[in-house]
Amino acid sequence: MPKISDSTIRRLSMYYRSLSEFETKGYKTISSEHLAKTEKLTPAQVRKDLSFFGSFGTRGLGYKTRELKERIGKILGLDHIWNVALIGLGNVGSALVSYKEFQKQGFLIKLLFDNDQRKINKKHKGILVSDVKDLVEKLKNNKIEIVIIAVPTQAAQEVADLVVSAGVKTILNFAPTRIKVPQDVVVRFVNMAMELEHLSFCLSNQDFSVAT
Amino acid sequence: MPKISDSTIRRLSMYYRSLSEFETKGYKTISSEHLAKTEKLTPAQVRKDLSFFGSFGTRGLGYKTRELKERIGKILGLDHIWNVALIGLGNVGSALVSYKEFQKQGFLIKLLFDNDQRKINKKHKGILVSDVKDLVEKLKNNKIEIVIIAVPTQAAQEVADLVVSAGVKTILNFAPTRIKVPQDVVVRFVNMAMELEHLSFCLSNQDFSVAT
DNA sequence: GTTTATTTGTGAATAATTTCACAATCAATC
DNA sequence: GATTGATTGTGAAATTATTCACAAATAAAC
Ligand SMILES: NC(=O)c1ccc[n+]([C@@H]2O[C@H](COP(=O)([O-])OP(=O)(O)OC[C@H]3O[C@@H](n4cnc5c(N)ncnc54)[C@H](O)[C@@H]3O)[C@@H](O)[C@H]2O)c1
Ligand SMILES: NC(=O)c1ccc[n+]([C@@H]2O[C@H](COP(=O)([O-])OP(=O)(O)OC[C@H]3O[C@@H](n4cnc5c(N)ncnc54)[C@H](O)[C@@H]3O)[C@@H](O)[C@H]2O)c1
Repeated sequence: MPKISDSTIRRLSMYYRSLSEFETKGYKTISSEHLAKTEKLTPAQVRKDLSFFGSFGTRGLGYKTRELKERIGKILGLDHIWNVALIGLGNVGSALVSYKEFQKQGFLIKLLFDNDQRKINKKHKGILVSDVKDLVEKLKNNKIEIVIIAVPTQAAQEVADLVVSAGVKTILNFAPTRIKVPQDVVVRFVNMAMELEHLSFCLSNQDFSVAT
Repeated sequence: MPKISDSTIRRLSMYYRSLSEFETKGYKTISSEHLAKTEKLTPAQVRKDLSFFGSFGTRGLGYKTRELKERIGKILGLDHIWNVALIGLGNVGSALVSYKEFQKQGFLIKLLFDNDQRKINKKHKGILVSDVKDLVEKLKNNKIEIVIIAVPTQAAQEVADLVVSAGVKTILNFAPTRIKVPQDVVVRFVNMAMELEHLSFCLSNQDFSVAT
């Protein structure tokens, strides 16, 4: 079985987003060249990425926009509803709960957890906030598949341990620390400081030609 | 002049964060092996990354924790204060302004902009919110070097165009769209949907062995 | 229905990145 | 101050990712 690289998965997300835009704009078909240009890639890259999963195009014509979008959506698992829980209803957590787009994409935030008594048992955007001490039980009972961790850095590892013990296999971590998990658990992280540091690197090292 | 890859810059950020932790824990020195293990890399990778910028270690001993941290900090431009402006004081924008860590790292949010009259001319966390129509002028006058865009997707490009016209060379974009900028402007983006999609890909394609 | 113009899908070639492997170097020990 | 043990720094090798280049396939034109 082929190994799909991180970069390819990342690009599939980009194609998906571009295709959504093209669909909205009324493009019925799109070529690898056109798709490549909007994402600053080469047409060969686009075709190679897609070729790992099958052949979706028509020679001489390109790809049918809607169809390719749906195919990629399927590859990315966006043809599902995923049950998501969010832990840590602070600044970041609240922003995420308010964000409607995730739900539209099939990421359904079903459970919220915090350890602050002032937040527990109150509703937040229509969802009851649970005590983090009931975490494992509720993750299991609600068949949660993805957990978003948005607690302070020091609490991230202990929370992650609970999440893992509940059998959850995928975690999105906003705390700027690498959490340790077993091999079969996938952790992705969003690290905004890292992106800012990338920018300050570029500002500080204009003599190095930085790849973009 | 050597070209430094995105991956190397990303890892430098990771090393920096690890080194800060090791410093706090009281480690005076650290080997490439130890540093590699905490970030799930190889020692050779760590040494190669550093070698682009000089030789900072002592053979037989390793690296002095504090010294290496400061060296990497310097490479990343964290020995500066950077003047930052944030546009779009919604859910994401507010979370970012509240976050003290950025300032500690030298990213100083000096200006806030919005186009909502209810937010303009009010203070938010001690910073006056300006009207986005004064954007270009104020970015110039305050020598802003980094702009964070946290406006709705449809507004991202027009805002970016203003930012570019003010001469700002680095942008951190939270809107899930690729904004077009001249060659000499660096845009990094934080795309949370992309990370969620990566997770749902992993859940949907456990037959592909995904690189982590 | 034949020709022409496109554009895909993919093996081969190239480029980039990572890992290997080891000489060079230094700290610590005796 | 020689010896031992550890760890760096770095060319070379191996691996991985990207791009090239072209046959195959199809739509559109005539
Ligand atoms: N705010 C930002 O812009 C920003 C930027 C980058 C990274 N981050 C990171 O994101 C994470 C969240 O940041 P934030 O600004 O929302 O913090 P916050 O303090 O506003 O919110 C954290 C929330 O987690 C809850 N919490 C604390 N310990 C808990 C536990 N053990 N179990 C359950 N809930 C717990 C708190 O009650 C609070 O509601 C942090 O790790 C932070 O470093 C935030
Ligand atoms: N909230 C999230 O969790 C989340 C997650 C992923 C991505 N995003 C993206 O981040 C961006 C911000 O999201 P949000 O949830 O904070 O949105 P929001 O609607 O809460 O905030 C947007 C802010 O931008 C202001 N604004 C609108 N047009 C403007 C303009 N032309 N100039 C200046 N200000 C303007 C609005 O007044 C508002 O204050 C969006 O692009 C969104 O897609 C948000």
